Amino acid sequence: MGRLRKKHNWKGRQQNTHPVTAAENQQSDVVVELSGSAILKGVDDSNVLVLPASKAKKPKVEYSAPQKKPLSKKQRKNLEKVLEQKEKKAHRAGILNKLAEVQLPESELKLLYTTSKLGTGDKLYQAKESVGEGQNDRPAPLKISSLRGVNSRRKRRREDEEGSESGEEVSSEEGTSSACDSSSEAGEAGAGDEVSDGVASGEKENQEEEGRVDMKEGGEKEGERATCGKEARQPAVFVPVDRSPEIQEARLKLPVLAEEQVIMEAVRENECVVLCGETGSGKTTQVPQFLYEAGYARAGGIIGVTEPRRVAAVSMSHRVAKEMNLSTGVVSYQIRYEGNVTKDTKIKFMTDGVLLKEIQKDFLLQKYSVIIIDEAHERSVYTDILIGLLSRIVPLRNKKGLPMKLLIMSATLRVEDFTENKRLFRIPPPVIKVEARQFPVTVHFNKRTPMEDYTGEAFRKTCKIHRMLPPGGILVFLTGQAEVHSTCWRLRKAFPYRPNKQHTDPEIWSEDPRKAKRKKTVSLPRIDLDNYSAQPVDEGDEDRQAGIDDDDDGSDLELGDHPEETGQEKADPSIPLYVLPLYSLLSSEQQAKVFRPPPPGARLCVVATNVAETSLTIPGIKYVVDCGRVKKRFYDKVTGVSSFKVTWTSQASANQRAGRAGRTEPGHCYRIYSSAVFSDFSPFSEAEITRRPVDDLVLQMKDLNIDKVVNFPFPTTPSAEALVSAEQLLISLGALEEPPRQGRMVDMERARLSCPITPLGRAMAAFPVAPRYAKMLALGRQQDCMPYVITVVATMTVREIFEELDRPVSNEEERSRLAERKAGAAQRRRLWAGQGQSLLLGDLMVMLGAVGACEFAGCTPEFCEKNSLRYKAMLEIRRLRGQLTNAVNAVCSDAGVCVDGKMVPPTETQVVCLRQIVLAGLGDHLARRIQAEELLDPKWRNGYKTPLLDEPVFIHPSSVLHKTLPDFVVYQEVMETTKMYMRGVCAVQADWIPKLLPQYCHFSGPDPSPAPWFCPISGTVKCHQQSTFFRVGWKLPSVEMDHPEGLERYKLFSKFLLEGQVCPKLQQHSTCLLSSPSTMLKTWAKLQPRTEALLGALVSEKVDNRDALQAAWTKNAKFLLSAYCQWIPESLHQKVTKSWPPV
DNA sequence: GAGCACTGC
Repeated sequence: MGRLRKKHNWKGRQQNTHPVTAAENQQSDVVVELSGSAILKGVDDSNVLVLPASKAKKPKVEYSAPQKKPLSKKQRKNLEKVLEQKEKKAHRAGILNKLAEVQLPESELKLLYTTSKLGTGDKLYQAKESVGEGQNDRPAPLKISSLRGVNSRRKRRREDEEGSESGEEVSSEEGTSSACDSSSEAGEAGAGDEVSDGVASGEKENQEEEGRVDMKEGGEKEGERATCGKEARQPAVFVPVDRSPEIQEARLKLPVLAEEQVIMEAVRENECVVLCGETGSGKTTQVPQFLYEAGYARAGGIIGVTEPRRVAAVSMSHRVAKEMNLSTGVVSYQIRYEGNVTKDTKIKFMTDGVLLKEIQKDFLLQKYSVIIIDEAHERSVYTDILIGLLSRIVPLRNKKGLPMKLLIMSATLRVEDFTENKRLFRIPPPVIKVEARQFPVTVHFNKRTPMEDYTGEAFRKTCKIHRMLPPGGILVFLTGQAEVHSTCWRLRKAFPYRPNKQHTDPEIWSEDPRKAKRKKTVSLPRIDLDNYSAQPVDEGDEDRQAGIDDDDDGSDLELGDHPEETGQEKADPSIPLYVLPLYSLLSSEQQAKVFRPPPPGARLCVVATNVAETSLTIPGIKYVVDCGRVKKRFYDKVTGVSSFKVTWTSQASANQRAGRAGRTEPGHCYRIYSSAVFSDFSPFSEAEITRRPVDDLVLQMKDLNIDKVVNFPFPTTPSAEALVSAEQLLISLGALEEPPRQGRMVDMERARLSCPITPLGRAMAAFPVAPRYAKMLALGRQQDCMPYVITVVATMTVREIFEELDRPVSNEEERSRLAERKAGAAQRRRLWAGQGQSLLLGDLMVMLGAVGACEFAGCTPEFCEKNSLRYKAMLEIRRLRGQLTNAVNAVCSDAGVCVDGKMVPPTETQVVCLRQIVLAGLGDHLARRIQAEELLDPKWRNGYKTPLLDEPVFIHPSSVLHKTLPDFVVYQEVMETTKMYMRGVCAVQADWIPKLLPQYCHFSGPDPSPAPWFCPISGTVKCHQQSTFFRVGWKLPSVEMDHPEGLERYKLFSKFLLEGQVCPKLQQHSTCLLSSPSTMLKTWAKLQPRTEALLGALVSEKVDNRDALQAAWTKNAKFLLSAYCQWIPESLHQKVTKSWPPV
């Protein structure tokens, strides 16, 4: 122990100054220098009293000005002047406050507030005063109105002085000055057009000297300000908020509060501001409040905040409402399926997708005065698109005299994609940095990096932590469900409460708490690892010596699958460990366990995937074990094949994981890889938009009339291939207009990437699902199929509706239980799939059956459990069905669909119809069974060929069609594991393909036999035609279809006309025709003038079907009469003329 | 004959 202790000491000295949070906080120097009193640094959460000073002393130059030098003489002078003024102001505020005491009694003041709808209560301004003292640039409490003018006047003077020095100041008045911009320019042009214009012009200007453009514009702005600055300058506003003293106190500890002044000034002076602050800075909860207090929600405008996750939107809205002492009708949220927004809502938290949908309805987002994009560093696709759109919307709004602000909030300092992207913001937005309040986390690296058995190493590290280190929860980061479960199992085995039984329920754990507690105090050393203050920087490779890593680096332990063989893992019930798995697909019930305190005496150990990195925060974690890897989905851009691979994580992500150890107290992070490996990690993870297909995004943008998606100001542009294939797919689905097939190559190329949206595309864009599924919804009305199509689409959209039953098991009992469940699940799938047509709908029928059965049983957790369905997935499907039903009814008002809880199974006809609709949506996902003669390799047995892949794909063994092996199938996706497997398979008939997917087929021309014929029902010329499927040239059966357009069709039509098939009234003359009608088709037909006369008349009016003929006669009753007369004897002319047209 | 991280409309 002594040795250990010494080593802890060593480590303490060596390591502790390397809290992860400090790694990127280089700006702390700046803070010191500006604050003028070095003592302030490091006095973080306990120095409430000094906060105002540091706040006031941070001038705007702190923005991402390219270089940061010590203050110049002039600047210092300015600073001193400002400080002096502030001091005076504070003094004056004090006096005024005293004056205030002799003003109206508070009870009366209260009344005044309420009448002016400005807030409530006395507590409020007392509280405000205590904060307000330092915030002297902000107007003092309401009652003293004289200060306002003073403030803004002084402020303006100062700005004018500074303006000449700082380049960024030049544009600073944009936001306010634009208010006096007359809206003369605000034409009626569609908003979307303006965007594409903006995009185009932005691009053009990019090629010019940018600096000059900016300067010039700045100059103009300056001029504008001179002329209309007076109106633009609104008096500063303060909307009071009545916070409870506890809230007020807690708030004061948040670092972001010290920056309120800086932030609000920046917001006032800029259209767009970037705010960087790590977790714990309080920006998400406080910044909306700053804006509210500054009056941004006064004039009916809403402060909108977007979050990348639903839980965050909901919980943040509740928290902010509570902090502000306002109802949820004022501080509200909106997520996909629900919300509590009212007409009184002032602050609205929502998921990013919700705002994107709102832009579709109102491009200018007129009800918002500010949009805050939170967690922009996560770079979710919607966040990226929103930033791109808002970079155009905000200037547009200001131009139209409807001022709007954009705040981008990010946890990391990687914001160059936003600030340095000239296409996005021509004038780089200012960047404000906020310190985070995090406890220090000491990072320990392994000396060696296990390449194979990292789960084993994670396990061993966890064991050591548990054996040797003081109390505190352990969080282990692994990559997937299977790893999580097997590691849980090994840990439980190593530290069981009862050696014979594995339990996870705290109730069982707490059976004998006294015993456990006693054991704990005995077995855990009383060393406080955080008790060292001198902490040199990274010496990662050596820290294995510093304590728990002392015995080895894990390389010589072959743990394999039999952990019980190694002495180290001998079950040790004396120190109980409360082990819990955590991953996204886990039931809510199981997930909730990690938030409850562990049973008394036991240490909490959560083995988690990436959910614990951002989505869920587990309380009480002191130790993090990081395997350094993530499982990521990969898409092949060309073939569309998905696969999951485990890769190294990024530095930012590893730091985020480490940060999870420092939420409640100082913590430790054990990285089971070397610091050298860490330094090889990429600094940040790639933006999601570069890693996935973008067809849905492209459709959304086209719906906003952004035709040239390549020119869209993406923070990070998706690859050209991804954009091309998205456009291609959308054209095939009929959502975009087909580009011209002739013309100059350059023009064609250009047109290919800027196809406008079709009416069908608009309808599809209204459905909040992937375009392929949206197409199915658009077709779903036939045969009363809509409720089924909606359900099928909903199930395909919700991931993983079946429970994963292949997890590792801990004992024989569990193994047999799981095997039983698996068998039961397989049986139910077959049952749900049914027979005949129903079975051919395949996996989609299974999903439909599962949802139907579940809903029929009332969608209870018990039913799901019994049938191995994921309850969460079933709830999501239910809600999605509701949403899609509403969307369908909205698009098509006479559809009249409703959600039927007790949905009866579809009829045979309906199933056929469903399969055809699915084929129409998944046309590019068609596969054909490999024929016997093509079977070159035995490995290809039972394989399928697809147009885009050279290799065969297979029907997954879990599919109900695994043994059926239909000739043609469509699939939801191809996933590569041990083989290329199709998921979500549905059988289709070969003869449907040319009919439903003509865009993918090459037609050979009408078959000679049977000869083309006239269809009396449709009134058109029909024929049989053969075709082949694109790229692969699969021969498709000859099918009946409309005769292809062209001269031949006119000839055939005239033949049928002469025969009396088109107009039965002409039949009576068919026996006395001067030539046979079939003359029309002869190669020598031209020798007879009457053929030419007839054909010429038809062609001139484009008449090759009955409807067109009717239309021509409506226009001109004598149409075709003379041409027809050439075919009959003169004796009949009069009679025919009399009864013309023969309808 | 089997292996899916995480999100949002």
